[in-house]
Amino acid sequence: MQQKNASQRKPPASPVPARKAGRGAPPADWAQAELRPLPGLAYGVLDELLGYALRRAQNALYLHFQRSVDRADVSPQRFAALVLVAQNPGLRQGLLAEAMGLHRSGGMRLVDWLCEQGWVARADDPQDRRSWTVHPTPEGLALLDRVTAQVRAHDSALLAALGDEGPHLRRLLDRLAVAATGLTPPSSTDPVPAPE
Amino acid sequence: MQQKNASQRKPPASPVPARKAGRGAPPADWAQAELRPLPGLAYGVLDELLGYALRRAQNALYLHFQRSVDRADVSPQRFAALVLVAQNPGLRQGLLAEAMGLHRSGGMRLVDWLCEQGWVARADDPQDRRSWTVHPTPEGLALLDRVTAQVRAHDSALLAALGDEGPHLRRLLDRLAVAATGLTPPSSTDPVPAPE
DNA sequence: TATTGTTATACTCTATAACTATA
DNA sequence: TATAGTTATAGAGTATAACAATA
Repeated sequence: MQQKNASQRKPPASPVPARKAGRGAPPADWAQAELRPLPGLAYGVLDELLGYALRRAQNALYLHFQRSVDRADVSPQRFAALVLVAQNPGLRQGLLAEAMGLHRSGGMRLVDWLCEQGWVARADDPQDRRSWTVHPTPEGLALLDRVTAQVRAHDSALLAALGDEGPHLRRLLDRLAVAATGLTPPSSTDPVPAPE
Repeated sequence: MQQKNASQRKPPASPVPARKAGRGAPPADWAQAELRPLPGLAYGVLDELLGYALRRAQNALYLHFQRSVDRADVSPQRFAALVLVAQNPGLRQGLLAEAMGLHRSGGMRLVDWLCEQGWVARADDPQDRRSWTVHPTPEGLALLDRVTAQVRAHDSALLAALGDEGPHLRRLLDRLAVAATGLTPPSSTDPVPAPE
């Protein structure tokens, strides 16, 4: 069995300069995870599946979001968290995590990060001394205003590209989410092994 | 500034049993990253954004996919890779990576994993001795048949839940992906700092 | 006893950089 | 010099497990 270059390799002598992975200037090597259908390839079932179309769309939308927001470290998730805090000042940290589909520990890191940015602050929960409540700061609200404008522009540009069918799309997506959440997994060809 | 439990903590004496994070049985602590809208919360802009609806739908679909396929380690991505190899036997490893929006190195790990499962095999590229070509094995094709049936069932159950508007959705998603990929980032309220 | 937040840890995914062989 | 694959490593994201304080 022939192996390409696994003949002999040297350990990387120097312990690697540890370049910051920041978004300063793309190293020209790698062109942004595009996931667009390649012309010469056959995609088989993938072209029929709702799930794959959804994945493509989400990928493209994510990249577009990144390009639209001028703070590279504000991901869609962080943006959503900030919106939720601003809209529901004083919500418990755990509730925020739940709303975002995160484990408690992940929610904590998220709130930690927002606190470090100075965009939210924790305060005691008068009703439960175990809990924190989370509040937006003026800086956080200011930033949210700015980013929201950028996100809105991003979103409505896409909506415009869809013409008059655009509004349908959001409702269809909502219905799809409800269906996928509520539906029992379809018993496909072979029945599940056993209740175990 | 009061801090909840950060008074004094003990280092975890025992170096943690290192339990395998496998999917054997859910520990009953954590209920599957649901991301469904919570009743008491205000979602603000999020409810208007196409991007957030897309995220919700994708999250729900991902969970539904997991429940529908009886091999827990076959993710949507791995499934897609297997389809591409089966549909395009002999494609270069790097082309596969590109099609999946991955860096070369990531593509290699993906192919490594598929090889370990015995589902694909690498062979020399007669036209370029630097390259591998990737081919499906009989076992891979058999597995793909089975999983494809499950995925199709999963997908068409969702499609059915959307009624006659279902077919529209896939086309809208495709158009959305094209729009998001091709569109220049909208110049929002404040002009970008500078060409730098 | 159950729950909230916390912490340390580990796992997954994927990018980066350096390297080899080949073009 | 540029490209394909490989490797080691680093980083982001998030889950697990154990713990303290509180309910």
